Amino acid sequence: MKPARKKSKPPAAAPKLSRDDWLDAAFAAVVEGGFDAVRVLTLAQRLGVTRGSFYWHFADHAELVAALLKRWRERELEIDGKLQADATPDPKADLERLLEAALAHAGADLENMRFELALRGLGRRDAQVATMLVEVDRTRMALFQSKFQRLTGDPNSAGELATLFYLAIVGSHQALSRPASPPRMKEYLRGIIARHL
Amino acid sequence: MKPARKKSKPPAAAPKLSRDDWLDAAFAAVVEGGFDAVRVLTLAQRLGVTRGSFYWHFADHAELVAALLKRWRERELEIDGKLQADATPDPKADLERLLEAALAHAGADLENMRFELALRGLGRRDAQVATMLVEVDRTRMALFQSKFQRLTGDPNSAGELATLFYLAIVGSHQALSRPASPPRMKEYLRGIIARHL
DNA sequence: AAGTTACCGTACACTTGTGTATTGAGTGGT
DNA sequence: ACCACTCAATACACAAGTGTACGGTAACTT
Repeated sequence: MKPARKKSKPPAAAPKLSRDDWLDAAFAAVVEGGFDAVRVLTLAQRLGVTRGSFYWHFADHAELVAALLKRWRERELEIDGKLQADATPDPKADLERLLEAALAHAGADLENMRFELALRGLGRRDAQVATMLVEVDRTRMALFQSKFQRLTGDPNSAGELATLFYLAIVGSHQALSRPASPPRMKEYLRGIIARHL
Repeated sequence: MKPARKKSKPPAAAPKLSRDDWLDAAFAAVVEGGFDAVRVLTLAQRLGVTRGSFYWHFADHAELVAALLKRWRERELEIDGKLQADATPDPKADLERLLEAALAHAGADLENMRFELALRGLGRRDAQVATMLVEVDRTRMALFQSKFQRLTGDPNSAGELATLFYLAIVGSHQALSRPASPPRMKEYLRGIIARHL
């Protein structure tokens, strides 16, 4: 247990950074500048310390990135589990809740979205990251398919619709993330469901 | 193997790089490593010269990137114009031709796809690039909508389907580009059109 | 109180990258 | 032949970033 060791100490004499503080800073750097922006020097400046601190918590730069990826993956699996668990009796409302969650563009979700986009960018240069993303995409699409299947009954059609909708959501993150024009997507998808299903 | 230069009369002793050669090298660097991989030193090594050559053709690194972006935009407008021009009498075949072109994942199209993905990554850090991409996406979606409208008649429904399909294609570039599993997308989209339209 | 540990600063060596200035070698025109 | 022009090599100054060695200090432990 750690008593008042947090940042909330007004005198701010000795913050005493932790490993997670560095990971949070690295996460923020990725969000706003991609993985090429996560540099030990920059993070140290932002945290108000020198790099001497970093090399106590981490062996090197690679270990930081690896830990960041690992933390993201664990959180991702947890979220997927939660989304799979809560199922409302109404299949339609169930699907809409899923789409709602996947389309969230505000607050902390926006950071997660931008992190994931940066991660996909890294996946184009790193084979391990690429396979990790393929895995994540596959489980998510399977989740989408199960929801669609409750609605349509047909597994084939559900699979097609699941990939179509999931990829559209990924694409919306790509194309509509910058200038704050994403909220119509929700109505679009809902309208298509109402009209074509 | 180094003849066939622009003025290839000399007997293959002096390549004499041109501005476009540097742009081609920069393009290749972007394709395989993103915009952060386009460095004067690396390009020079790949071209077999020193940086002294570069600074004759370009004022600085920024001018190279700007020229690369400009060249991409011009080619992009040209392609859009061509796609808008050729319209077959059959609306359905017309739409399928468009999807076919947008989904091309092989050969030079793969390079263009990866370049565009890198460009979207840059757009998250550069406001000018972001607005350029918004513009491109808008015109493409308008093209999609016009094709869908020939099929459905209803402009609203066509708009929804156009955004859905276009974003799905963008998403497919993102999620399915790495491990060579994209060919099913074509059948998916076609099946959905056949089943739901 | 003494010792250990956790955390951070400092200083150094090394690498990679940009930009500039100068020089030099081919090529073509006259 | 001479000169100008084009393209590229060389050398220099500078900045940013990584990693390592070592030293210092506050805090916890015994």
